[in-house]
Amino acid sequence: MNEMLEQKNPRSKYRLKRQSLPEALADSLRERILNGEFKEGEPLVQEAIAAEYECSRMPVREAFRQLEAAGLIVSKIHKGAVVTTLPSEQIMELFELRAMLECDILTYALSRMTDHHLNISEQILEQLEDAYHKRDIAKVGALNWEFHRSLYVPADRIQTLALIQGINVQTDRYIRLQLLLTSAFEEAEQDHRQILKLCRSHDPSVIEFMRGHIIRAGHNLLDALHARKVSGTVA
Amino acid sequence: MNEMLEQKNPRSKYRLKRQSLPEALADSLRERILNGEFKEGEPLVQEAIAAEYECSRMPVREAFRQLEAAGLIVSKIHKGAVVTTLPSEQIMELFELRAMLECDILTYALSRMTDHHLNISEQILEQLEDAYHKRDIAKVGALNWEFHRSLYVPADRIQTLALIQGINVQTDRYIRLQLLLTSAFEEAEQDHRQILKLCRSHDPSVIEFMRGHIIRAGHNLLDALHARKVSGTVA
DNA sequence: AGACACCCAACTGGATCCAATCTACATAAG
DNA sequence: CTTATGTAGATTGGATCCAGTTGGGTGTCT
Repeated sequence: MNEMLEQKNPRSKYRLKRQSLPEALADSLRERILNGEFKEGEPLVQEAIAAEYECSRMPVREAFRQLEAAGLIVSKIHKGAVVTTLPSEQIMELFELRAMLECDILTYALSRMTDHHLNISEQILEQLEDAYHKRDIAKVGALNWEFHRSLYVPADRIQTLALIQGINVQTDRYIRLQLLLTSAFEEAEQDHRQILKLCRSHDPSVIEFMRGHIIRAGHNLLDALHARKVSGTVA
Repeated sequence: MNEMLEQKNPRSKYRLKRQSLPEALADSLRERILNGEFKEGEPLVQEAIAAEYECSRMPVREAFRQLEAAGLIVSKIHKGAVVTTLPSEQIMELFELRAMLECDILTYALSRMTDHHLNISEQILEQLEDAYHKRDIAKVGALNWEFHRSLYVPADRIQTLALIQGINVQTDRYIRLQLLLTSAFEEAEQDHRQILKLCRSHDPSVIEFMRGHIIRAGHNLLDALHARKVSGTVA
């Protein structure tokens, strides 16, 4: 559920990250799946991964358990692990869940946002725009979530945030895919600026704007996926 | 995220459950944590668990990863795993999340419920009442979730259901604890009958009733926990 | 007596080894 | 020619073994 919360408490500076090999592996593999290096349905072979990272199969196996719990892979006994494939209805369902949960947490956050919070968000947004113009897909995916997250932190709703993060990991895969396929993210960029502006004035209308932002992103994505499917069966 | 969805598709009869040792271990350990056999903050020693189940430490370690992902334990490197402790605000947050998500999915489910679905729910409810009168805490916990789940299945919202299940696993711990401490579950029993009745007539007012049911459960639980704390520091 | 260094027991992390199972290909029978 | 069967290689599941870390206890020095 709420794994991958490294850096959960940046309250204390000077915090070293001491993670075990399985955790580090899970992080790396998750990133690679999100980036599309491992495609939907592709099998993940323990030995191959172990060889790549120059370790034994055991930490790989533990990492697989984490990824499976995060919903990124499914593994069948004695048959190995494959990258999860989601039907489009379930992808849309994920976006609808995000819309509901993120609007809820944003409601809590809105009244508690300080200038400090907002400045951090603005900073992330600038990095996001920069990454987008440089077409650095992986960075855009990561920073997109970072921006959303930064808006929700003031709510101080730890469980909700963990849940949302889990869903975002899954949608990230498709968002990054969409970035490769379309230019619909232009629209999202403008949305982000508008969201930040509304947050600055603590305008409650940002809630519904956020809902539209997420739902539209879902629809755009499904359109792109559908277009790819009919335009040719090429992978 | 959406782990533990065994039996997801009973479409084909004669389906044997073939789970690996780590999965079986995770199921068993989860149940023991939920039942309070392992208390909050209690350390789980790999070797001890392995000895209990007469297996090596390796499957135990993989099971731990699953439980950690489900939020039931936290493990620090070289220091082992302990059962998660949640502050009361986060417990309430979990109930609020349940209220939001379960009301949402119930909205989808309500119009799609057939007599068949409702009869199954009624059957489960009877078993639940039976277990409650026999004071079989573990069974009450499990069947309580089964009843809720049975109401949501018609919605055909797989991701939402998986998310809700994950949260319910966590709240189950405290619900079972509450069953030991108070008799507030009487109230919940009547709620369940009322919910089923409203579902039978496809009355949309069941949505808000469900919200109240869950939120009240959360408040009752927190009261019970608080009462225990002030009445004495006894474990 | 208190503080510091060192050592040892307990435990976790990771590697290697062996067993169980699946897949694919080859072979044989209908 | 198609279908069933058997066998070999590949791959996963689980056990055992070794190394590294942690925390507590003891002994010594101040």
